Amino acid sequence: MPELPDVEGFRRVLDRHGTGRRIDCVRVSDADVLESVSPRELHEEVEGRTLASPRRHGKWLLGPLRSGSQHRQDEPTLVFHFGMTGGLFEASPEEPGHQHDRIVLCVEQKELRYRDLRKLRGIRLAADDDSLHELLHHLGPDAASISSAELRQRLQAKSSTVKRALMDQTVLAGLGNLLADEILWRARLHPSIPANELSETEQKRLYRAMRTVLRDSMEAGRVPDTSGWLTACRDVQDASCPRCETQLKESRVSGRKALWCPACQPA
DNA sequence: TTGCATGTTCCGGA
DNA sequence: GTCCGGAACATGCA
Repeated sequence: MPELPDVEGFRRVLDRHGTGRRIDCVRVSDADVLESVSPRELHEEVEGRTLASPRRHGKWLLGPLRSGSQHRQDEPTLVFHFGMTGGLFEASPEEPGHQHDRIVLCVEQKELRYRDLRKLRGIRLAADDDSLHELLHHLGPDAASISSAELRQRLQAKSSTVKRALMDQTVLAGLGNLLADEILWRARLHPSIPANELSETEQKRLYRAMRTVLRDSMEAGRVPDTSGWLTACRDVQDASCPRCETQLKESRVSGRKALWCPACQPA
């Protein structure tokens, strides 16, 4: 599930139910999802602190913690990544937990539940602003705020397929397999075109498609699978193109499943 | 039972 | 040394 729009949805959950509130306790039911932090450190560093406004970069969600009202550079930040199956959900303490709730933050009459089925990624704690920067500095600009010129310059530097380049978090952060297919379909570009062989016109089309897809999916808090979206065709057998009704093709591009329209997106 | 899944990272090879 | 594609990771489902 989680690509940029989904993580944006989780950011809103954290903001609505966490910002300005004190974390009374942290429940760790599966320490496997903790990366380079022990349950004990998590208790010591997080409990009693207050959540400041959460931020998002690509698919990473950041929850800065404060002990006073001032921002200090030596305060920790909770760092969430959701892998392929994670999520952050709000619940009241009486609501029964879910089997895959791994970490729960108790905040003033509410619970924020980090749920993850496959445990491919997890939660970290950056000790201060420097280590937060260290953790994220390999990421490219956020896909929702990159400029057209910067995207062009970054794609020019890649000879891999355009699909892989779009999903490469060091090129730009936030796009995953579903969004990449959706954007390429809207831009009428074949997923296997080498990124550095796109013409200027094609790059502009790609950028516009990305803006539209991100705007609409961030609003929904997920990649919509409603009519008119390629995503809706993903699990349909012999699905046809929502635009021209040609039967869609499915293959593997750079190791990942790719769905595209042979008429709209010629090789 | 086998293969596949929306994520990232590591390894071998070009 | 650099860059790319593919495998590996953990787990549940069709």
